[in-house]
Order: sequence, then C-alpha cells, then structure tokens
Amino acid sequence: MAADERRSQILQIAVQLFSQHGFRGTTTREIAAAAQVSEAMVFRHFATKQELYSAIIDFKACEGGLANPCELLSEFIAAGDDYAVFYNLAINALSHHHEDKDFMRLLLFSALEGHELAELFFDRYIVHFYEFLGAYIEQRQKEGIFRQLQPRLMVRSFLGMVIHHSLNNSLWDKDRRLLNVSNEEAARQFTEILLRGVKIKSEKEEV
Amino acid sequence: MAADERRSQILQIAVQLFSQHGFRGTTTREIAAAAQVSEAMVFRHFATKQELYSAIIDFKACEGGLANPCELLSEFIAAGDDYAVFYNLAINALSHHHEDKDFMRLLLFSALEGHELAELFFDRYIVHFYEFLGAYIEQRQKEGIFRQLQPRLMVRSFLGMVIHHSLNNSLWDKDRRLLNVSNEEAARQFTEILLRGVKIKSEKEEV
DNA sequence: CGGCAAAGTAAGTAAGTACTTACTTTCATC
DNA sequence: GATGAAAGTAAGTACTTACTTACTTTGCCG
Repeated sequence: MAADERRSQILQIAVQLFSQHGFRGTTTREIAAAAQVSEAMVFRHFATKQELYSAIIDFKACEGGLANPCELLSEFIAAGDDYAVFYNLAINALSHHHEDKDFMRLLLFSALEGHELAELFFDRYIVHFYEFLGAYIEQRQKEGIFRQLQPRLMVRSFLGMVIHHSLNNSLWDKDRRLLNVSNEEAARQFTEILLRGVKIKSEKEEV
Repeated sequence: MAADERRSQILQIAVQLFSQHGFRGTTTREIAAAAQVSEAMVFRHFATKQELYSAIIDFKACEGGLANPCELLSEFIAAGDDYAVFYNLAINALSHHHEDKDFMRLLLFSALEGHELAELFFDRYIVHFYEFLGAYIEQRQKEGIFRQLQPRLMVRSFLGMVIHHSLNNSLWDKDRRLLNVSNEEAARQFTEILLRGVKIKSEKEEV
C-alpha cells in the first residue's frame, strides 16, 4: 500500500478509536491492530501518539465539522427571512451531528482532556460563528424586528437548544426513551421558540 | 486515621482526579499520592479501581448533584408563577454547575467512557425531571396558557439553554471571551425567551 | 505494661504502555 | 533478472499500570 494511502487509513481508524475511548483510553497497539499493520508502521507515519492526535485535528477541522454558515445562510439573511435563517442553521447542525457523531465525541473528549483540538476548534469556528450570527441579530435589532437583548446571549440560547439536543441523542438518550422527535420537528420548534421569544411582535399566530 | 475517615478522604480525592482526567486517565498511584498514603492503602478500602469509581457514583449521586426540583419549585407552581418556576430552575442549575464543576465533568467523562454513572444519573434524575416539568407544562397547556407544542421538547429547549451555557463556561470559554454575563442575567433571558416563545399571549411587553 | 487488631508500608508481580531496532518482503525501474 | 528504496514486521526496550504480599507501626483495653 502506498505511504499516503496507509497514512490516511491509519488516521481514519485513529479518529474512530480516539473518539470512542479518548486519547488516554486508546492504545497505539489497538490502532495498529484495527488498521491491520504492525505498531512500527503507525510510528513510521506518526512519530508520536500525540502527533497522530494532532494530525486528526487538521484532518477533522479542515473537513469542516461545522461548515461555514455564512454561505449557507446568506441568501436567507438577504431575504430577511428569520425563520429560514434559524431553521436551516438548526437542521444543518442537527444532521451534521447525527452523521458525524465521532466528531462531537472527539471534541468533547479533547475539551475534557485538555487537548489543543478543543481550543483550536473554539478559536477557528465558534468565535467566528458568534460574531457572524451576533452581527445579524444586531442588525435585526436596529431594524426594530428583534428586542434589545444581548445578541450573543441569543446565539447561546439557540445553539444551546440545538447542541444540547444532539448531545442528549448521542450520549444519554440513544434509544430515544425520553424524547423521540425528528430533526425537522426539533429544528422547527427550537426556531419557533427563539423567534417568538426575541421578536418584538409576532406577525403570525397559528398553532 | 480511622478507617471510614480515610475511606472518604480517598473518595473525595478520587472524585477530583477522575473528574479532571477521566477513569482511564487517572492512576491509582496518583490517587494514593494525592491522599498521601501508599497505594496498598487505596486497595484496602476499595478492592479495585472500578469499585472506587462505583463508590463515587453513590457518593456523588446521593449528594444530589441535581437537588430534587419538586420541592424547590412547588410553591411557584402552586402560585402559577411561570416566570418564577423557570427562572429559579435556571438559576439553581447554573449555580450548582458553577459550584460543582467536578460533577459535570465526571458526568461527561462517564457518558463518553460508557461507565454506569451516566446511565444511573439519567435514570434516577433526568427521566424524573422530564416527567415532572413535562407534567407541569401539560397542565399549563390545558389551562390555555401555553401553546400546544410537545411538552418534552419544551423541557429540552430550556434545559438546552441552561446546560449548554454551563458547559460552555466550564469547558471552552473559561475566561468568558465569547460571552460574559452573570448567572442571573442568563437565567432571566433564557426564561424570557422560553416563556415568550411558548405562551399564547404575552401579558407584559416591557423591554 | 502486654497483647493484639487495625492502620500503614516497602517492595514486589504480571501485564500493559509508547516507542525502537534490526531485519525481511515487495515491486517498479534500469 | 538484478537493484534499491520503500513497505512491512518480530521482537525487543524502558517504563507504567493495577493489584499483592509480607512485613512494621500505631493506639486502645484489660
């Protein structure tokens, strides 16, 4: 097998194992066995276990666990369609989380274990996202559509509903004993609650 | 030192270490060193590392990381004061999370690592909490105060805002670069957003 | 005091751990 | 078909891990 081929194979297997058991809970032997090569092969491609973990950061972060929301949302923002902005944000996040559970686990593990992935992801994505959505909210406030609440606290409220829901689904309530709703239904309700909660007057009043 | 005294000392130290580094990331040697006893002493009190971890479950779960909300909220529920119900719920949770960060980390680690604490906590507290608050919401819907949304999805929305906020504060945004608000302010805004979002008519319209 | 159980330890053990070394296989190119 | 570099491995190394054993100290009660 070609070098870079093997390298990326090992990397993908490592992603799975690290996301399932964390950095300290995953052994290089396990990684080698899962990739069906000798341990020495792993260390030929990644000098240390830490370097392998760092490579995962680039791999996963570049893959774009959270796709740039600017492009996704720009048309709805231009149209001033608040519902579409938040609904699409939610549905996009929820389905991403559902499809790539490894990434969420990886992120949580790295935050708990204090690895750099957590910080890097925060700086590279979360901060920008708060700026982006915060700016939009501020504009809607100036336009007299949204109430004068702290924009970033609105961002946090909405992200909270969405992310907490994903977290629950993939960590505690895997068999949906507690709450079994489709992503669409959840996204719709989160959006409705937020918009009714922050808009100055609700134009529509359907149930 | 008396046996049970030492036992609980080791236990408390183990809580700290396990919550900081997880089960696999914490060694029995570290625990012994932190308690300033020999490793053999640890194994006299807890036959295995796993047993020590299980003892933590009982210790922390009984300590009541999430105090029974029924008592806390019953007077506001009786008075029909929705704002007080949700505000007090939020402020109580936020300050608990702030004071006992170990517990949240322990819970997250155990969910990720697949230990029994996660399941036990879910069964013993979360399920009942959803039932309790869900029932209240259902009643308010029958009284024509709340809109006909899925009660448990409302619970999730509100818990999402609160818990996600705590999680952010203690995992990613420790220095409050992204959002720096008091617990009171956060609780107030989460409550306002939820209640405006789910009530049929908003009686008050102050900014 | 003497005795004795409980509190405590030093120094192990066997099975991991990350990582290395010294060697063999594969295979495209001249 | 010979050659040489890259792909691959078996068998280590030095150290850590959870857990044990055989022993010493402490303090209380008659």
